[in-house]
Amino acid sequence: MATIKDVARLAGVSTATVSATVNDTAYVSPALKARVQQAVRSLGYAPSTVARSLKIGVTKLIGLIVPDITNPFFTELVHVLEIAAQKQGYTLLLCASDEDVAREIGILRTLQMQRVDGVILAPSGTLSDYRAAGLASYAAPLVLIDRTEPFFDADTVAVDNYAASLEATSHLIAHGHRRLATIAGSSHVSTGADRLRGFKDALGRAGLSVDERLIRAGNFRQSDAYAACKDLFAQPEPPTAIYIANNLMLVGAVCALADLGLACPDDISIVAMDDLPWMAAFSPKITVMRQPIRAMGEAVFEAMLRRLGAGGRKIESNLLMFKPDLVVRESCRDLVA
Amino acid sequence: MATIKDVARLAGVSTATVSATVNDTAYVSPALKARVQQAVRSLGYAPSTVARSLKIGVTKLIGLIVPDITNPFFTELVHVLEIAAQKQGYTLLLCASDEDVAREIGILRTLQMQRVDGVILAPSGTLSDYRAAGLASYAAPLVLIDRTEPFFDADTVAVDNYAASLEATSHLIAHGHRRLATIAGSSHVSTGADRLRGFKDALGRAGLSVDERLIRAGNFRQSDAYAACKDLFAQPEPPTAIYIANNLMLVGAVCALADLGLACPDDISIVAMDDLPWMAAFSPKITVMRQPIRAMGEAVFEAMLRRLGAGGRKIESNLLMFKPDLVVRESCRDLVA
DNA sequence: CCGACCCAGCTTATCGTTTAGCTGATCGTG
DNA sequence: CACGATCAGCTAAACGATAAGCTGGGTCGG
Repeated sequence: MATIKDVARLAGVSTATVSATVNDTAYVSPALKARVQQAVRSLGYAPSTVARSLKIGVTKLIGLIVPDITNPFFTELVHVLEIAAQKQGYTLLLCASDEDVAREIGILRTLQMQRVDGVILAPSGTLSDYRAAGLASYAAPLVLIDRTEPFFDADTVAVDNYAASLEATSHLIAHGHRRLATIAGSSHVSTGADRLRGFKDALGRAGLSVDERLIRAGNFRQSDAYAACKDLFAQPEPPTAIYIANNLMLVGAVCALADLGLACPDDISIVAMDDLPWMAAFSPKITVMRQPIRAMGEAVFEAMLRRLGAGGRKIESNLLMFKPDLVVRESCRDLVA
Repeated sequence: MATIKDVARLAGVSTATVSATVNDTAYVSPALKARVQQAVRSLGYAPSTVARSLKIGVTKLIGLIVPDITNPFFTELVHVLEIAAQKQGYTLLLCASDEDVAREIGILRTLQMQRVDGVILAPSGTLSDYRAAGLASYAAPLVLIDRTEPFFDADTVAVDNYAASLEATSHLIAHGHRRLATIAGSSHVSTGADRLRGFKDALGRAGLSVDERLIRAGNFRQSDAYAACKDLFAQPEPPTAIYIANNLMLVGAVCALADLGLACPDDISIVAMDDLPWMAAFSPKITVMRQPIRAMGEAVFEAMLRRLGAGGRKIESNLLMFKPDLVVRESCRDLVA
């Protein structure tokens, strides 16, 4: 691999001149500039960002930690973040935590060693986990997504899960349903807990009592939701409507209903969290709460840029809450009592 | 940020000793080792991989370029690659080319500057594109995925698209269908071209003529497939079966059929390329050709490790072809003439 | 006509590691 | 007891870039 010295030698100039022409950081006479560019081309020289980073202390790398890229919500988020990063000249280091705090902390350490300029994290642990790992002195700007976990010093971009669940559940109630079930997410992350709370409060507001037998843990997983859904209909008084707390669990539930021979919306009405292209290809098309993922991703990156620009100066920690929209399709029917 | 010097000073040893204990690369007496570790802990020292990489010429970074992470096929692939990389101590630099050769070449340049140890690429260009960009001297080990584009010196891992399409189409023919349509991918990438060729040859083998009006370009995109599908049924003699060349286009086609009021499999039989969790949640469940993505991802990483281990020595270029499986579900019906 | 200033381009210290080579001290042995 | 071998730990030279500061010839004002 050619170095700046090789280029300098070939062009008959000093390395400083090469650096200046390559980075356009100081005036270089047209003649020299041309010679340098010629040398660069003929050697196929590509400056080493690792040497550059060492010297100037900036890597143009941003670490991104998500629990699971396979979850379409995160896929979409990664997608918009990648675009934003590329536009700003940053490259993403993609890491999957697999919902495992220990692994996540290991990744955080690695990213610290890589000297990434910033970290975007969907936390799968609680504050105490991170504190125990001695990550308090972690210097890189941090932006949290999806889950609102009070962190040392970071912005957070999330969706108002409580309000979303409230609205989704109320929609079912407005259709006349009284026996409502939910397939809930993991209760130890904020998204799961908030969505369940919204469901319960919607029931409460409508003067309905919450029946614990109609609340099933799906842990945000397709397989768990499949089992949970079958379970729900094995009881003497099955629900007439279900609120499903994410897209993966929707797939599980729909499979279960098909295997049970139950038709939606005739036998059961459904509202789910998250919208995705293929939700409109289900029959019936599923009514959902759509998260504004693109806007959220852009907000995340803006927050990151703001922190990056602050250059180490203390900055207030913002919490940006986005409101999901109800997208009415065909999966809810009016229940005439 | 604490450096190795700070640690050395605090522990009262030389930097060489710190390096030796941190990397376990030479004997250090227990007493010193303990002192060093104590100093590391109290300073929250994290070695800088950028300095390390500069010195030893290895970054433990692997560049991954895919056209679009949002395409579930690539999502899944990224997922298994990320796991493999993490297990081997590598970190992935994720980049999206958006099917744009110019952008892809820019990314390749960036990765070269980052001095990644290797590159995994789903090429969206042809050999001449890369040659024109002067990437011939690109030194990092290269493994190509999905598309078989003759490249300078690289392994390729792909699925046998021709055989897959042959089998999928033959399956429809075996069900008695004679008017077969296809919604094809982009013909300028090998996957698109090979899949179309397989479709046509299956027709030929069965003694059926190919009707160009039943061949529609979907360009691997949902929206294009939606339009293509509607188009197909606007003709006087619509097909009785469709072979759809990827998952995104399947979603588009299914939406179009629903909007047209056509039922599958009663009005139209379908076989699609790619299997995904939610394909079993469609009604009817879709019959597909399943690509062994996990196995392919693992093969990619193995090939990469082999090249990484070769350390610059020339190595033969392998082409690893995987055979997809037909997964029969409910989207094809027997046509009684 | 001379000193101050300017400016292109060079020299060199520096970033935070690794590692080859060196230095004494310790040890075993003839 | 002396000599070489062994070995823990140190010194210092890279790695490839950047940028502060220097040099020396040219310009300009007084």
